[in-house]
Amino acid sequence: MATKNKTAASTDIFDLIGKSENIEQAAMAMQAMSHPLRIKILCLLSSGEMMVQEIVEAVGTTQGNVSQHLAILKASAMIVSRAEGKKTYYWIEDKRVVKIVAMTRDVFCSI
Amino acid sequence: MATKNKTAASTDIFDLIGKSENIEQAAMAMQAMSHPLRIKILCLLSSGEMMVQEIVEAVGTTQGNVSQHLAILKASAMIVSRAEGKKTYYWIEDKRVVKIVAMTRDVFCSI
DNA sequence: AGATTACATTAGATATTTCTAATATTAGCA
DNA sequence: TGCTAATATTAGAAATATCTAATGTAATCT
Repeated sequence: MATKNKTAASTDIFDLIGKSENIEQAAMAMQAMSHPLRIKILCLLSSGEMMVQEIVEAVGTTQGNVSQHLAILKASAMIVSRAEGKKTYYWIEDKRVVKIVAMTRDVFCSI
Repeated sequence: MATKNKTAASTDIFDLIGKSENIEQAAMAMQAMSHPLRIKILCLLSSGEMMVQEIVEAVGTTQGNVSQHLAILKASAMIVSRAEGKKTYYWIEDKRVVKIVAMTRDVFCSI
């Protein structure tokens, strides 16, 4: 095993090893982000809150399907929501979520 | 749509929207990281290269299963490998992969 | 050559995810 | 109150992912 080498940027990655709860939670978060439609929704919400109908129009699928994906993102604390009359607004509270998506894109997208 | 606001840290998240290829690639990368065993492997490899048998001992599953997960990580360019006689060493080339995992843990792991 | 070690691959069973299509709920309006 | 709009939920089919257990392959050793 190599020596530890803590950076200021984030909690040490080594802390994850052996803590199965953390491993599980990290995997679940990744899983929540691992669908094209959900990535698309996160990209849309990176510029601010949106109501469901706006998201439906932007992503091009059914309302029911969008609601399902929003529920998955919300269940993993990726997004939050607020009801206003008949409408529901969704947004990203923690902007680090946007950063994770952006970094992933930087590393893995060639074009 | 809001105004663009480029940061120095990473390519603009807005560039993702509308580029379905990028969306797909980002989702595939997330998917590759979305399994507890694969997160564990990435954590192990964050301290340097390891051969398969070492990984098998560290994660506690069968050799065949580890090879399957290594193949998934490799197929998504998350890790690379080098054969040396009978042994195969795996490692993370791009340390940003480690950063993505660490950030995800920071944001979504409570304990 | 034959045996062993290290790893990769495969097939099939099981579990999970996703979509579709329909229905439920709730708020506001006529 | 009855109707419509906005969203959520559900059930079941189809697709995908995962594990197990077995087998394949290639390098090394005796």
